[in-house]
Amino acid sequence: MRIATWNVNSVNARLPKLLDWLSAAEPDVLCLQELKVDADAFPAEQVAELGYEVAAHGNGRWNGVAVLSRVGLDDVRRGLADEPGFQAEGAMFEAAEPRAIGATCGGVRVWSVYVPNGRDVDHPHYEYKLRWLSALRETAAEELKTAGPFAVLGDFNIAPTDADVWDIGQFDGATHVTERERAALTELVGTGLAEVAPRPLKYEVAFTYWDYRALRFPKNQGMRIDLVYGDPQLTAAVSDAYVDRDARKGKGTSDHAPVVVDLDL
DNA sequence: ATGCCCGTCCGTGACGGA
Repeated sequence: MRIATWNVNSVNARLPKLLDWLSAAEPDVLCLQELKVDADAFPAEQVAELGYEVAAHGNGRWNGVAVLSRVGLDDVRRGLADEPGFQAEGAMFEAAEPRAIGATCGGVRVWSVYVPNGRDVDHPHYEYKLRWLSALRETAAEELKTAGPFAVLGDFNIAPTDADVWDIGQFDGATHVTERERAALTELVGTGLAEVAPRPLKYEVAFTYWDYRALRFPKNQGMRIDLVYGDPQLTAAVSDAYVDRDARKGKGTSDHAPVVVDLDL
């Protein structure tokens, strides 16, 4: 079985690239993030022609996650238990955001997640990011009580180590590399998960994101922030894992590349 | 060549992304 995760930065803007990639890579399960579309406006017919069912969780302009599967799609769960929302400046209330969706596909339980960015360590969005990661840990811990295999895949907006950004000197005081964010990843792992380490197809580190600006991709000035965590049953079945950086080449691409995991399942 | 930001919205700039 092949499972994968990809932040597509608008599923409609990326639809031709998405369909091409599905046809070429033939994942059995694909977790998507940053749909930027209402769930009922997801281009389900187009992916259905390639044999995929879809469960989407989205509400318009921002965020949005989905699971695509050609090996069954059951027990869909939209949102985390006690998931926090974000209270924008001047807003009266917290607003829930579509950032997590879980589904069982071909016997594998997957969660597609889009962790809040954090924006700046002094911004309320950073505390929201940490609260959101706590909720993710709680939901993972709850679901791990039942039998695996189990995986959480997505855009974590955290570089696990200093080596996971092109130049740590450029990230002084920035989000994505702070102790508290990394501690949240360690706590997630503490529920009984391990990271599936992807191999780079080129260069030393398997970056998954390169900013559109400043020739970041040709210069390989990237970040490894799209991550896959699995329970022991899943990680024991991993036969290969890599970042498909070719998907970042050329015009009309997402700024993220897919992470692909092959399983003997 | 992998090449100098992109996507969205009652939208013609502002915001978010990281």
